[in-house]
Amino acid sequence: MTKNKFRMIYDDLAGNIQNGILKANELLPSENELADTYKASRETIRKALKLLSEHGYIQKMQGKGSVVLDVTKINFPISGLVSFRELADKMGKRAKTDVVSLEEQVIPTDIQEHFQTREEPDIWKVVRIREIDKEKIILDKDYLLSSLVPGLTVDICTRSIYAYIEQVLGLSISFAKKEITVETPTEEDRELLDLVGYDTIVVVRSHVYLDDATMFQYTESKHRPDKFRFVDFARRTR
Amino acid sequence: MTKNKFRMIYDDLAGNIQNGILKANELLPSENELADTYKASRETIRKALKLLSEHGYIQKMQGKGSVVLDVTKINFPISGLVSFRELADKMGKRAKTDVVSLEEQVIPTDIQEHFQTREEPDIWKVVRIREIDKEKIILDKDYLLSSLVPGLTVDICTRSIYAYIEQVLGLSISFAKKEITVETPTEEDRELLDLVGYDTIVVVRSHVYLDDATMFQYTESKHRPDKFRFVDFARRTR
DNA sequence: AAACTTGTCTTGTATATACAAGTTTTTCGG
DNA sequence: CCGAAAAACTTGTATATACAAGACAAGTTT
Repeated sequence: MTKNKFRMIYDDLAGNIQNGILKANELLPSENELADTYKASRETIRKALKLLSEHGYIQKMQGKGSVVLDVTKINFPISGLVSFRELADKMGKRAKTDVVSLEEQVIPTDIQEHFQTREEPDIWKVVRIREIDKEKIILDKDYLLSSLVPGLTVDICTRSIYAYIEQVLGLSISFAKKEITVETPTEEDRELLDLVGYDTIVVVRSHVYLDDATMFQYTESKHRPDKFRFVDFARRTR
Repeated sequence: MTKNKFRMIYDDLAGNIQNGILKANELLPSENELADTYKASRETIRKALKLLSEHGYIQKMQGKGSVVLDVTKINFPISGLVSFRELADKMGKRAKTDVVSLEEQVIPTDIQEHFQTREEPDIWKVVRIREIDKEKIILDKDYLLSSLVPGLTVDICTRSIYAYIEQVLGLSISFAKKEITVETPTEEDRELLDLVGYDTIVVVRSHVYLDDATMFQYTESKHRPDKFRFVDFARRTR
């Protein structure tokens, strides 16, 4: 249960849009009406609507109202910040994670650059293969600060590292910077993935931060090109 | 000149972060102090800080303050909604646009699907090649509703269609849904681009909308894989 | 020395009010 | 009946106030 009022209103409206109670191209009730029905102030309603707008659920128009957007088509926010487990659950695919290796070590110099520190902290190096429908699609290499993420096990890495970090360790993951490029696969990539003759591979490099702005994770995620799909909703910020 | 107060405060602070007056890992002045110095209410300051936070300039921490993030490294928001011209200008590369064809026609059925309409409106079909440093890197196919975007010329398409739409026609582009995939290039792709032997190509499909939520443009943008780079900043929205 | 309390700083949420600005509907004069 | 003006909506911006909640330092007690 979320205890934030505007968040609960957001969840309710978003749910109603998702399941079709509020249909595309319809106008929402006015902010004042919503304030009445939810017994909240207009500002609180506006916070909820702002979230809906940012997530592509509605379009606000001054003087007119808020129109519901067609969310059925595109909406699988591969964008944003979600773990493989969360994604796989949502999509209902038969997904499987295989931990190739898990070791604690002093940070390699090439990885150290990404953490932008002159120290040489211990890190976990986790190598995992993601299978979807029995095919080895994704090769993930994660580097996590041991000091912040203690006690990693193969079991945790098989399930979800994010769930462990948030629910067991009580840390809160806050934001990430991602870069998507296309590169030539290495010998290792060819060995570990079912590459079926492609000469390119999609590489997603992520720097992930906690809510106190400390970077705790660097990840290289290599995707088989034919299975890669990235969806984005972007507003023009003038 | 933007006349919005919170926007001006945002611009000022963002500028100070960009040019190093506010350094990474420093704390901003508290919201109340900022309210004093900018002669604004705390809520207005908070609006500005929210924007900064969303764009990856700062991290807010309850009870502590807002810390400046390191924006020097990653920040080239290829993400978001910008035109090729705006991008090229910002990066200072020697960029060139070549208009292969520009014709007004009845919408083809395969394109009609993307507009999700049963009517058969007239559209502009624009095919353009983007050169960077003398190499043909990107092949753009744009489909624009003639009714909303009248009077297209080769000259306009060479410069910037977005500038024409916004500054001449006075429309305001609002948001876009994008999808990035990797596919096999067609014969046409090979002819028009300098593909140097790659057997894959990055395809960015975009649906672009005006501020009244009408979709006015569909675009297929094909990128040479070695020159493709997509950078994203994402916050975890729990 | 360790644990707890308190005061004061910070940001987060919720509310109320006023007016600006854009859209739609109604009204009223010709 | 038509059309322009007025009224009645809508959202957008700015301000003020109150209290909740987290961080932190300085005491105070154990």
